[in-house]
Formats: sequence, C-alpha cells, structure tokens
Amino acid sequence: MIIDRNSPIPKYFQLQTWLIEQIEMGVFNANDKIPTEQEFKNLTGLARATIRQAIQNLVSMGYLLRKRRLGTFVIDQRREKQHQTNIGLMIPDIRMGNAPELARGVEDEAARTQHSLILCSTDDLYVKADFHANRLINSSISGVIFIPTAASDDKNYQIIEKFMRRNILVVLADRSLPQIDIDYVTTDNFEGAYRQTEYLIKKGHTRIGIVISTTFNTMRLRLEGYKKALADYNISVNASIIITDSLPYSEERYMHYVTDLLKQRDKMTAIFAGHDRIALLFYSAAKKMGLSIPDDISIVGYDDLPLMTIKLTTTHQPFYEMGQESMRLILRRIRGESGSPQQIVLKSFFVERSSVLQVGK
Amino acid sequence: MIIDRNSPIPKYFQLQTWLIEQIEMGVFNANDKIPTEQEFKNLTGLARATIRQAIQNLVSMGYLLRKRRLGTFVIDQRREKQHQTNIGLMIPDIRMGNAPELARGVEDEAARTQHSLILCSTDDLYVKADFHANRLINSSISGVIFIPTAASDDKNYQIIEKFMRRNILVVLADRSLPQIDIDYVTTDNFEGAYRQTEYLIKKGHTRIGIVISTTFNTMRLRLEGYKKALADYNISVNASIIITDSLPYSEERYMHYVTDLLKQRDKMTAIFAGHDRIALLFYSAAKKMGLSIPDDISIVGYDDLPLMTIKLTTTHQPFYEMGQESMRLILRRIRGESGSPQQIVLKSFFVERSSVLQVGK
DNA sequence: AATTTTATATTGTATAGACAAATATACAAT
DNA sequence: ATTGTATATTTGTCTATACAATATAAAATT
Repeated sequence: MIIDRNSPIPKYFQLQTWLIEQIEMGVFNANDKIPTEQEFKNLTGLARATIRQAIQNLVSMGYLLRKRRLGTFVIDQRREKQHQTNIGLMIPDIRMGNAPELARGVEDEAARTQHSLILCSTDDLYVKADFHANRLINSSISGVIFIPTAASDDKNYQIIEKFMRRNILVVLADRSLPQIDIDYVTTDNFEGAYRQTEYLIKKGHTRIGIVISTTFNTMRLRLEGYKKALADYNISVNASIIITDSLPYSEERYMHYVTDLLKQRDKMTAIFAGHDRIALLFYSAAKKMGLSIPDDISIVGYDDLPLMTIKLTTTHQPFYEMGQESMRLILRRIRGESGSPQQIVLKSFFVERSSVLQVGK
Repeated sequence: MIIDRNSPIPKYFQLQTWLIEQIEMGVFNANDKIPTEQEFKNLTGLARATIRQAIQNLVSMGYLLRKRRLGTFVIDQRREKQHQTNIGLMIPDIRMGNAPELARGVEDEAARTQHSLILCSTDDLYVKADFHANRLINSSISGVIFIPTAASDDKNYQIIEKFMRRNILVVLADRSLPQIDIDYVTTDNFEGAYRQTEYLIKKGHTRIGIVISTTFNTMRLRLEGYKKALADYNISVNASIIITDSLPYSEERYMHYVTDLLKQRDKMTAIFAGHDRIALLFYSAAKKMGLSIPDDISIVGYDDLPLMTIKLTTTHQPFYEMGQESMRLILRRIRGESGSPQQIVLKSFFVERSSVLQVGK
C-alpha cells in the first residue's frame, strides 16, 4: 500500500516521496507515463486534489512533465544533467608553469560544448582543495578536472570521493594516483625522460647527474626513465649525483642542490634537470660561478616553458592538449559513455636546442 | 479590480500576474507581508484554493515565502542575487603575459567571499567576447570583470551593454574605454612611463627611441608619459625613432621594427620597449647582430614578466592586486553600494636591474 | 518575575464535485 | 486526399467546506 492513513506524514507527501522513490529506483523510467490522476485515486483512495498536489510538486521539482489529454511523464534526469554547464578545474596555481596552457585547453574544449570553466587554485594544499571542492559542489557542477595536490594520496582520495558521492564526474590531469581506478590524462613521463637520457648518452655523456623532486608520480617516472636508460646502456648509476627531494619545490632549496652539484662538476659532464625551472637555476648558478652552458656542462630540462632567450634542450609536454583531452573525457562521460576508467597517455616530444655539447669522439 | 471574470485567462493566473506586477513595481516591497488568503478572498471573490494556487506558484518561482500563522512575505530579490555566486572573467588569453596573475588575484578575492570564477578567454576578438558574454548571461552570473578587446570601442560598449541590460555588474580591468562612465581598475601607465623615461634621462640618455603599440589606451598613455618626460627635460622628440603600430601585437611584425631600430642605433643610446615581450625581442635581435645590452644600447621594458635569467630594467605592474581590486569593486556593488562609477588607479613601481648603462659624464 | 496556558490568526492538509480545455483517434463529408 | 466532426480521455480550472498545525500574543498561574 502506498499511503498509510494513520501516519502523521501528510498524504500528499507520502505519495510524492513514493513517486520519487519509484523514479530513482527505476520502476518508472525516463519518458514513462505514470498512472493518471483517476488511476491514482483508485489506487490510493485519496481525493484528486491531494494527488494533484503531490504531482504538481514533482513537476516544479523537475521530476515530471504533464501533457493534457496524454498523461504525466517522467523527465529524463540524465538529459537534465547535461544542462548543468559548469565544469571545475582544480589546479595548483594558475600562475605556475604550464597551468595556463592546460587551463586554456580545457576552456576551449568546454566553450565548444557550451560549458563554463570554474577556476580553482589549490596551491597544492589539501585544505584549499577541500574548500574549493565544497564550493564547487554547491555551485552544481557536472564534472571536475582535478590535479591532485601535494598532500598524501589519502587526502586526495577524500577529495575525489566527495565529488563522486554527489555524482560529479572526476578526471585527473597530469598527475595520477596509485590504487585508484579512475579516468586520467597524463603524458609519457617515463618515456620522455628515457628518450632524453638516451639523447645525452648518444651525445657521448656517460656521467649524468639528475636533480628531481619525488613528490609526484610524474617526477618519479622521470627518475625511473633516467635510471632505465642508464641501465640499458650499461652505465652504472652514481648515487652521489642523483639528488632527490620529496618536499614541494622551492627555489631556495633547489638553488642549494644546484650549486652543490655544480661544485662537483668533475663527477659529470651533463645534468638532467627535473623540470625547466630547475634548469634555469643551473643557468643562474653557472653564471655566478663563471661557468658556461653547454661548454662547461650540458643541461637538459623538462616541460618546455616559453623561455625566449635561453636555448634549453628539453621535452615539450602537450599541456594544451592535456586540458582538451581531460575535458573531452568528461564530456564523453556526461553524454553517458560508460565503461571502465580510461587512462590517456599523451606523447610528449623532445626539443633539441643548444644546451648540450657533443663529448668524446 | 484585480480579476476580470469574463476573461478567458485563468483567474489564478490573473491574480499571479497582478501580484508579480505589484512586487516588481515596488507596491509590495522586500519583506512586506502581502494580504492573507482570507483578505484576497474578500478582495477578489475567488475561492481560497484558487488564491492558494496563484500564491503557491509564486512561492515556487521564488517571489514569495509563506510562514504559518504569520502570513506570506515578499522575498528580497537583491538578497537572492547575492546568493548567485558566479563571477565571469573575460580576459584576452589566460596564457598571455600577466593574465594568470590577474586571474589569481580575482580568484583569491572571489574565494574569500564564496564566489566562483568563470574563466573566458576572448583572444581580443569581439566575436569570442560576444559568444562568452551570451554564455555567461545564461549561467546567471552576478558580475563580470571585463578586459576590453582589441575591437573598436563601439563593439566593446555593445558587450558591456549586453551585461548591463541584464543587471549584471561590469568592471573593466587594465584597459579603460573613452566616453563611458563605468567602474574600472587600471595602473598609472602615464606616470610609470614618465618615471621610467626620466630615469633614462638621468642616466645621461637624451636620444631615446620607443617601440609601442597604440591599440589600447594603456599603451597610448605610456607613449604620452614618454613624450611628456622628454618635453619636461627640454629634449626634442625625434619622430624617426618613435615606432608605433595600431594593430594587435605580433612577434614577427615587431621583430622587424626592433631590427630596423637597432640598425639605426647611431641615432640613440637607449630604447623604451612598450612592454617586456618587445624588450625580449631586442635581446634576441641584439644577440643576432652581435650587440650587447646594455653596453651597446640600453633597454627598458614594461610589465615585469618573470624572466629569471634576463636582468631587464622595467616597471612592475601590480596585476594580482588589479584582480583583487576589480573583484572587491564588484563585491561592493553586489552588496548594494551605489554611487558614481569608481576609477581605481594602482601604483606600479620601477624595477632597476641592469639593462641600462650610465652614459656621458 | 518567570512560567504555563489559552486564544487566535494564518497557513497547511484534505475531501468532493463540476465544468473547461486540449488532443488523439475514429469516422464522416466533401 | 483532404477537411471537418464527434467522442473519449486526461489534465486544467474553480468552488465550497472542514479540520490540523503552528507561532504569536495575551492571559493566567505559579
């Protein structure tokens, strides 16, 4: 029985709740015709006005659509969801590195499909990410592109779950997380680093230092690529010229590493800088120490920041495309494409400029 | 009489329309109590259920609030608007120059007050700005921070009017427009350029070239500042070393200007580059021509892009603060602060590095 | 002075019934 | 083949009535 006549809960409300349940449980599906008022009258014994009250409420709540003479129909909620046109982008800092490239990729792809991009900078902090997540949830977004913060994996999972519990689609960009099966888009950091190290080896370098952070798996993969290339060419790894750091990047700290490494430059002929900003520190430090790049030491970077005046050999990561692909992935999910989580790995490409010297031969 | 009993328009609908009119005309103001159902019954002669139907509709439309025993009240629409928490930012390109700084300033200020920032890149084109404007209007924003495009003033007015017609607040940032009295935030481009030119003069330079675009009034003001400084120090202006261009910036075209000017370097000892990107072109071109900065020629830029390795003397514009101030201005307007349009001019500051040589003496 | 009760105004819930409007369908007329 | 007409069905509009729930204010009680 639908209606409990002894309950203190209003009858129209009982009927209304029952109807929502049926719709959400899929008993009444999208576009199904629900019983007519007369049928409900026979079914529940309520007055027609009471039944109308319940149905009217659901109409103004967006569950139902009434058509004269034809009946009352369930509205396709999924289709309605498509009309939510906001997408969140949670990025460490829009001012940092290639963040603007990525944001623009997302934005262009979003605009093409009439979606708006809400920008949130997390500063790589869990608290800020959580704060923004709550705000985004309130402004009813249909999906979010999330670049995990520098906080623990657990904290990042918490953020992701918060969205998922509310049926907000999540795509990770750039950085992925272990032990979570979710859509993500990244670049081939391992391959890129391998290719770049191989290039140094082919240029005659065998003693190659590296300075890299291990905060994110993207960075760890670069380190792995570097090690694998050395191993494949039977070059033994010298732990004293591998400098890693698990803390978030800071210019001062890395300036120390860079200077230290340059002081031991008899140990090596080339250096793999974990990213272009570290490479730039090498340029600054080298200048101070009266060294020339590439004559005294060869440097490669990673990221391909737009540096204009410095001819740094590096690997270009397609951040604009990463933004595009992330957005496209979300759009496919919004359109209802199901299937197991997708991992999209974009090709980066090596950019040879003039920061590496041919040695030997 | 409120209700026309002979009209084919439903009576509940007549009452409903009448009520909306009264509210919008201010007969019933925010928080006013409207007549009770009983009073309406006496007033209109309709059945209570009919009156209820009209009122109920207005409740679900967000006009009215009912309180048991107390009556029915008009909802404060302005207050409701405050709960619209989206702000648009229409910027030429998030990847360009200091756009990320500005965006972050807006974002931080927005987040503090629980507002979300919707990012729109216009590429300085009217069509894209119009496209985004339409989208923003649909996603019901309460305000927009607009950086006028490179299109004609008229076209920019059209965009602004589109927002204003819909009671969406508009604040211009960085660039202002002539003949329109509207809130805007900018920096002291005239003063900044004057200060910088004065610095060159005090360093002993009298023959000072300039390469600058005249697309935006910010740039024109810099040109004015430069001219005023020369005039104040009784230095006659040499038109052949003033290169202006009214088209949007393009690297190739400006590379030509830069190279041309360097070829005539016997005519001058210093150059004012309209912005840092132009200054960088001077570095590139000088390198190619075997010239050294500042030994062969002194350069000053404008903007203070984060260049890391190049020690360019320039003027720093507080873009982050510009974003903050723009957002604060919108917030004050949202909160209902009226009064004539405000023009906020932020102080920029001169940054002396080492791209200028002392000459003479 | 503080607390409890009571009265009362107002919206909330519910029923019963009547007629109107719209529209899909079938059928008839042209 | 098109147009018009009738019919049944379903939602839409409207009236009349009754009692419930609730919050305020006034009154009564402690």
